[in-house]
Amino acid sequence: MTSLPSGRRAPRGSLSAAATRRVERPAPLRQAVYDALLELIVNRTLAPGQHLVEAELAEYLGVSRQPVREALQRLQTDGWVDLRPAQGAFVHTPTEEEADQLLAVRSVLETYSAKLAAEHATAADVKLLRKLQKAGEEALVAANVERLVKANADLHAAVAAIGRNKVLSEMIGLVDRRVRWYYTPIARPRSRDSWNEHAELVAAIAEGDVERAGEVMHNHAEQTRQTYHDRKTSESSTDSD
Amino acid sequence: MTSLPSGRRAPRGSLSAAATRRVERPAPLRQAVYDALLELIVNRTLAPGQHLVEAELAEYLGVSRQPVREALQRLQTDGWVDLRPAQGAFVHTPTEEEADQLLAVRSVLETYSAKLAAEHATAADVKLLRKLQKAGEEALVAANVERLVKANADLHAAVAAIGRNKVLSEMIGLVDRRVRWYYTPIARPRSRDSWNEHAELVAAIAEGDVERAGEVMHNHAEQTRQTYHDRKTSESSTDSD
DNA sequence: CTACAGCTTTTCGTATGCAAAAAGCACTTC
DNA sequence: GAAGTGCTTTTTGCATACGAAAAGCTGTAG
Repeated sequence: MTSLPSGRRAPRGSLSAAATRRVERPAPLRQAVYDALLELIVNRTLAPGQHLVEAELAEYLGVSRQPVREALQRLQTDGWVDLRPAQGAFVHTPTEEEADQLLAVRSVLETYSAKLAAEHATAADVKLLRKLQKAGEEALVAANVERLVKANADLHAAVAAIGRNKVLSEMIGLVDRRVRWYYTPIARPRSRDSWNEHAELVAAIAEGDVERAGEVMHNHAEQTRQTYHDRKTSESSTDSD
Repeated sequence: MTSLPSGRRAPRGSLSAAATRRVERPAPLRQAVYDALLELIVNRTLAPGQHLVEAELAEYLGVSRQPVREALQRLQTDGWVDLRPAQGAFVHTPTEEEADQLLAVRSVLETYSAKLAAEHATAADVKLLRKLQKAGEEALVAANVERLVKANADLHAAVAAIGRNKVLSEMIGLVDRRVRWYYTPIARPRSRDSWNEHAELVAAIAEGDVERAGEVMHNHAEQTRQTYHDRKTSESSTDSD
């Protein structure tokens, strides 16, 4: 019994539905390329404005131009690169204006997401949120920026998932990743306040208080937005590593 | 290769007309393919669930498989087709649940869009809105469904543009097109009410009444959503052409 | 010394070719 | 007669090849 934990056992009888998902994937190469390039962009290896030559990327990643092309086009539709008509791909350069617009849209979407979460949250959902909240506060204590960023993303994603609106979740995912790209460099100073607000949000969702959850999330997002603007004025003064 | 007009016209005559700002488009073929396929999907030539074979589409459109591939992938990211790993592209089948989720998201985005519009609208903007409103009501009188749908799209797009948030406009564009795809068959019966609400919206924006504009747009979107649900219950009873 | 013109080089856009995986079908077997 | 198995066909996924357009450079003329 223990010798076949998840193997394919179908002598006769019922085949579990989970088995269909356990089948190995053929590993879509363009997806791997997409992930690789996105990682390179997010961690600034590929600088904004940089010209991305298909052949170079292909050689660097050890694949042909085709998967690279397809990945670049998807990166364009997701707003990570600009694909100029007959000139190639350039890493998107985020402007202050665009960042603010993204933060504004994120605020609206997240607020609605929080309301939905408060409306639909089950006991299990709340338990998950508390767990994520705890993970975030631990990362806060440990002053681990990477874990902090991930915990933040996980919590927001969980809230979106609880709302039971897949379209909304997908959109929030896209917007959040870009926002985080702009915002990561300054995420640290606001961490403490941010996680206090998260706690308040979780509490509101747990109580099923729709209006309060929306309000808390709105304030949370607007605070983030405000912090981003403040950075602009103080970016020349504060310079700690 | 069939006799398909490839759209490349001979450069002749004066250079003053088109040379104003954009010389001429280098004709990105994948974009043309994208538009063509999207049109075929929207007008139901390609039915939901249908398997799209790259080679067939390529021959039908008179191009190779490459641009078709790229167009299909972009269609996937925009939610029009489902691209199964090693199986090909299938026209996306909209479920009731997904349609409702899209309508919900649209409601949120459009409401915010209306608020922004009321905040930023200039005299020229209001003039444009009134012009679009008039075009819509004329189409309403003429009972021209096609013009009506276009007028509706134009008005909403104009409101979004006035808000001066490009990220938001782009998102609304995506969502609206898909919503319209689901909603078009039942757009007619609600037209009159819809345009009355539009008039109210334009008035609120003209006055710069942010809260009222948001409220009107919210009600407008929710009415649409409600109508969509009502259709489900009455789709078997009412059947007038 | 500067500006324009023509050429060269680079890079994208498209087409074609080939291998692998999945689906469909027919055959065999119980 | 039904189910399982192996093969064939179809279709995707990736790689490569070729043509075209744009950018950069060099040389020349003013």
